[in-house]
Amino acid sequence: MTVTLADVAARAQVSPATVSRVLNGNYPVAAATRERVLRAVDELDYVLNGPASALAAATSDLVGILVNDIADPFFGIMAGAIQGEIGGPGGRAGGERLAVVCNTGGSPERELTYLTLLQRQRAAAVVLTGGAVEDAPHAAAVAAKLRKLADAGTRVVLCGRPPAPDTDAVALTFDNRGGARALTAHLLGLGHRRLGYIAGPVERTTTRHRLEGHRAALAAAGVEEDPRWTVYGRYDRRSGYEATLELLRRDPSLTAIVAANDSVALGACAALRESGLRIPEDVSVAGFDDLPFSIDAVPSLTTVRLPLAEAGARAGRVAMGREEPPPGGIASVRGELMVRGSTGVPRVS
Amino acid sequence: MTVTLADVAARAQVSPATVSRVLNGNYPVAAATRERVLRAVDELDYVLNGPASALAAATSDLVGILVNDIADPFFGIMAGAIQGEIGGPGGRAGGERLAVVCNTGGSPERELTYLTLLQRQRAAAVVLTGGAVEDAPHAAAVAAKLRKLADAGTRVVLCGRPPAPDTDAVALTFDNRGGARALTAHLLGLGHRRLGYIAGPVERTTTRHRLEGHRAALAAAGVEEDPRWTVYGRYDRRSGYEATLELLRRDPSLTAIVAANDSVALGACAALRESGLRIPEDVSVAGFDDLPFSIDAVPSLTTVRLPLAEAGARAGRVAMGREEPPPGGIASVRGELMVRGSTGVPRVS
DNA sequence: GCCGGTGTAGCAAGCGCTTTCTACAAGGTG
DNA sequence: CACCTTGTAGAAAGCGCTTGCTACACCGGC
Repeated sequence: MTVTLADVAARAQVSPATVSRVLNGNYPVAAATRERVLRAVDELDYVLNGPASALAAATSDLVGILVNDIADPFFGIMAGAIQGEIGGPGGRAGGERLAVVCNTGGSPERELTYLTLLQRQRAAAVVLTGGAVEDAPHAAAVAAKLRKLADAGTRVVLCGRPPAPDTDAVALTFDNRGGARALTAHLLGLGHRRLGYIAGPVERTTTRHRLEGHRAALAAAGVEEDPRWTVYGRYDRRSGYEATLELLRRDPSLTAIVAANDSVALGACAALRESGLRIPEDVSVAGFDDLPFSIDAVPSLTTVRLPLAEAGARAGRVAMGREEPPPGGIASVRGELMVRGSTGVPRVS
Repeated sequence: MTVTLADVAARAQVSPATVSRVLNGNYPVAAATRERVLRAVDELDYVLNGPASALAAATSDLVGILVNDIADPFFGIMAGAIQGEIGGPGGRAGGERLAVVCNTGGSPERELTYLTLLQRQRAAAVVLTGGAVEDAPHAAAVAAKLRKLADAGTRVVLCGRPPAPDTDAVALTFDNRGGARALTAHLLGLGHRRLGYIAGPVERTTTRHRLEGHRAALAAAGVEEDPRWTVYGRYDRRSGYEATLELLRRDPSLTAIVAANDSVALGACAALRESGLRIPEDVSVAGFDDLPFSIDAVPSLTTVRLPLAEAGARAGRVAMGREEPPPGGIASVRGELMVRGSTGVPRVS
């Protein structure tokens, strides 16, 4: 029924071994023979059996990419960039690799299960993107898995994620703290003193780091923070909308709202607008990430640009062993403050 | 080094066959034996060798999802929904499957290559999302591949994509034509007579269908179209921005702009605003898809809501054989007109 | 003209799992 | 009490490929 290596070998009048070697190109084969084999492959429309090949060679050409939310461009952009570098179709690399984008939905169990699935497939590499969950047992479980993967020869890279202790995984970490600090410093520089903060899910590292940066900026400016000014939520617009209404209820005198990311900021804008407040005259709004739509917000969003595509590409190259990992296996990738229309001097109260 | 089935068998004092049967659960095994095997698996921290298993069983648990642009939420939302249904971790289905999201970037060659790669992996199912490329030879090549995949036992489902002729692939098609027609009819109903249209890439089916719907509405209303009113571009905001400037240059008297999708519409809004035109007082703008950010545009975007998540979920279920394919293998999924703030009556000229 | 490279190709032993077929006990039946 | 189900487990034959080792020409050099 299906064409196998042996069929091709028979047709080309060579041994299966020779066909395999022609296909893999890692062994000298006379030009004439290769020619003949290639023709046979073509004529029979032969397609290599991936599992068989992976079994025999003890490696596969699968590369796993774990994302928290595939519907979020934040991850989509990184995943696309990674995929572009791992030599999938169109990539420069010779061997064609299949990128496997796995959507964990932010769930620790699914993250672990996907890691196991990838281990089972003997993935060539795994890239984990986005913030990690801070639960200690889970972190330990992930670290253990990563170690096992590494032992089995799978290259592990973290992209936009803090380093995993006790692991030799390469980490390209976003400087969320620094970015957040610069952002809030900008707001403080404009004269704001009462700033609401809409955080992401409590247990996410990203959430904590950004919040810490925010608070560091406040502390540096000697601004005391009211605990009512912080609300936790999810990384989506709905959350931003609801949190903003909550903040407004808690303290209507806020002059600025800093959001965990751009989507949240968009939701915040909607809530403010519906509450009859102008941006930035009445309330300034700031986001984080600088996703493509942020510049189209009205007014356009002040935010911190994260080089998602660049970081993803780099992670992809490191995962493929085409680029040296950073010294110490850890690199911090900085964001850039983008001052736009959504922030301004506070209203005089 | 690595733990194999045989190791587990030895430890549990049973034959490898029994271990395999316990793990696959498709053969009666005495409770006590199963218990013992499971314990051994746990103690040895055994992980099945995917390729070996796939080779022996002649099937794999990989499911491919082809998308045109993984960074675009349009595809992200569908991919997420599909993945949620194919029984990956967290899904209800028993057997855990690995979703493989492949980013074709809209390139026909990569589409074909990915299809081959999936064929090579003996994927359990393949879901192709988004508009197809209309180039005849390419369409034929894809159809041939899909046939071959189906022959090899891979279930093929098209989601948001027109049916593939000479193929028994199940197709859940979006009614782009109908949606576009309703949208333009809405604009005509408001009194617009000079409507610019920003189309997507020429060769995409989605582009053609939406444009046809638009023109059908114009024709039905007896409005004659000026060829200068249509500009082709890509499905991103930049394209919308540039195309709008072009349209404005060609005919400043346009009172409405219909965009190929929401991202394009956002770009159009930016261009209009920069040109000093108010939305919708001076120019109405309409999008397509109703992505999450569309409601946050200012003014919020009139658009056609496509049930991306629902369609994706259904496609996922069909791909897993958990839902009957629609009669004839083809279903048309309708969009819903969402009238919002970006469209209004035209200015009196 | 014999010998040791050098360049190619084949042989055959797995890789780790699934599954058919067979084997054996235990229990029910005439 | 012999015989046949029924339930459960093992033996072994692959699945299709890779690769270490071996084999054979053919070449040039002494």
